[in-house]
Amino acid sequence: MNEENIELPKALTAKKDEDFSKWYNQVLVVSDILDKRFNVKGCFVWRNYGYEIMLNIKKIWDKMFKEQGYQEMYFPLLVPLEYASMNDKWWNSFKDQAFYVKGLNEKKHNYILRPTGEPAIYPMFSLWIRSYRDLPLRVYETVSSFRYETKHTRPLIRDREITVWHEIHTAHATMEESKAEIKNHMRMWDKLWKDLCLVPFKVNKPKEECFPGSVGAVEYYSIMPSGKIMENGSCNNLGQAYAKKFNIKFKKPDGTEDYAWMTCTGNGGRLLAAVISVHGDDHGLVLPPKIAPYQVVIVPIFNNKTKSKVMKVVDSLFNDLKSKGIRVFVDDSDESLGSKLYNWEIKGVPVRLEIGNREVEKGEVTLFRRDLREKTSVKIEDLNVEKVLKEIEEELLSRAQKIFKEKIVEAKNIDELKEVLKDKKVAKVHWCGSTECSEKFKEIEDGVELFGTDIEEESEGKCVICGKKTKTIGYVANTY
RNA sequence: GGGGCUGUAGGGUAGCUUGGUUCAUCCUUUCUGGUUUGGGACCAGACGACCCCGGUUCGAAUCCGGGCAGCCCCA
Repeated sequence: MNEENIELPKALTAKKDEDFSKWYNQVLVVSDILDKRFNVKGCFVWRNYGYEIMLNIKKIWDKMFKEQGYQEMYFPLLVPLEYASMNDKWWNSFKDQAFYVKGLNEKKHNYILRPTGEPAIYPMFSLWIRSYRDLPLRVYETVSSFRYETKHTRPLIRDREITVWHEIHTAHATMEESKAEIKNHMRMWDKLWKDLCLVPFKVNKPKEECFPGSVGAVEYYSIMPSGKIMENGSCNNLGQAYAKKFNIKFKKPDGTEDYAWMTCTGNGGRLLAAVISVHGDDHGLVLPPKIAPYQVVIVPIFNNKTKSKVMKVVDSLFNDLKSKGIRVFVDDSDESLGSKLYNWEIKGVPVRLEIGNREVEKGEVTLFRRDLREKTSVKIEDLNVEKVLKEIEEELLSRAQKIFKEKIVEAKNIDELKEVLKDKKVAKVHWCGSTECSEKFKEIEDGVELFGTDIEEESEGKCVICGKKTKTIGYVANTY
């Protein structure tokens, strides 16, 4: 039997560094995250394990949003065309990628499936907001968004149905309030990203790339191992533009009327795509403890003679961990030991505890850390799983920080810029800020763009395209 | 946006060039029974497939057209 030529169904054969795309596609399947054999382009089925991870991420944002006083609501997916066309700028950029819907007896397509929340939510804001006393209005919902993507779709990265997508929409009486609101969004995202052991790449979005009609946006990006960057949540300052289009007005204390100042932000499955891509390795998923369906899996090892003795220790350990609020599972199934170990490794369980006769006799457990792929023996009385989980988080975060730093490289001219891109990295350049020059970046290679400018740093330099003096620092990379 | 490739059991594949003894090869999964259990167990047996629509032909997994789906590449 020639083993090299056989692709085992449950095995991960692709190497992350050699063929990221293939690796990514395999991981999604072998670790039971999703099944893409659903015959609609850009749609997939969440499998229980993957969905549980996603819902654990959702739990983090639900908790955060509620603590911060956002009201959870739900708006219909079907949006009447008349709502959709209220903001012409928005509509122009989405009408070519909308799904049009009609009932069997209707002559026209009177509805679209929502590509974003604005046309569903803002007509209602217009009804609800009459007075400054109704402000601020801060709502969120978790829904699907639909986009008729004509390009290559990729599960969790570019889908036609964007699932488990949340979005916050707010309306305020003053610009200052709306700016503070955006700061709050960013604080929440920073915390969420930290819980996922990820490092966001935050940039100011170039004006022309911003949400149609908005004032500006801070975009969160993930740097993927392929060197491409992926939009991963933007904080949009909508100013009064949307309020004007949707007629969202309020009476001020002095009796005059004004339009509301609005913001929105949102994200979804791309957070999981980043988790998988950044932390995963050639042995499968590596899950941050906060979102792992099981933080600990106990694998008992026994034969008929030692079973009761081993299981006694396993049971008491299980109850102990459970009482501490740790998500723990005992795998006492009939599968062979090796197959269990591979399975939990591919699923990225942070900590595995092996307990057999050997351990029981010595009063120990064998502890396996998924991030390091190392086994150590620990006395049961010294076992501190919470501490280990914390260490795993720190390790994952510091790795992500390291990757982040390595991936950003300064380029002083076009040739250097091309080298950086070739090296699958992100180029840090000076940019004069003009649209003409930003268009030139796109000509370097398809998919390449200047995706943002530094939100803090400024320095003297010359635009790498036109040579004009500038202080603005921009970032150029391949994008998903 | 442009170009290319692919579609055969649950998964991975052989066969396609040159249409016909292959009512489709092999591995794996699944199921049944038994033996096992410290890193993907073993033995025996069983189930399971030519993406859809149309065309060419005596005959199509194989050739042609369209659809659907997936994948890759590109200053």
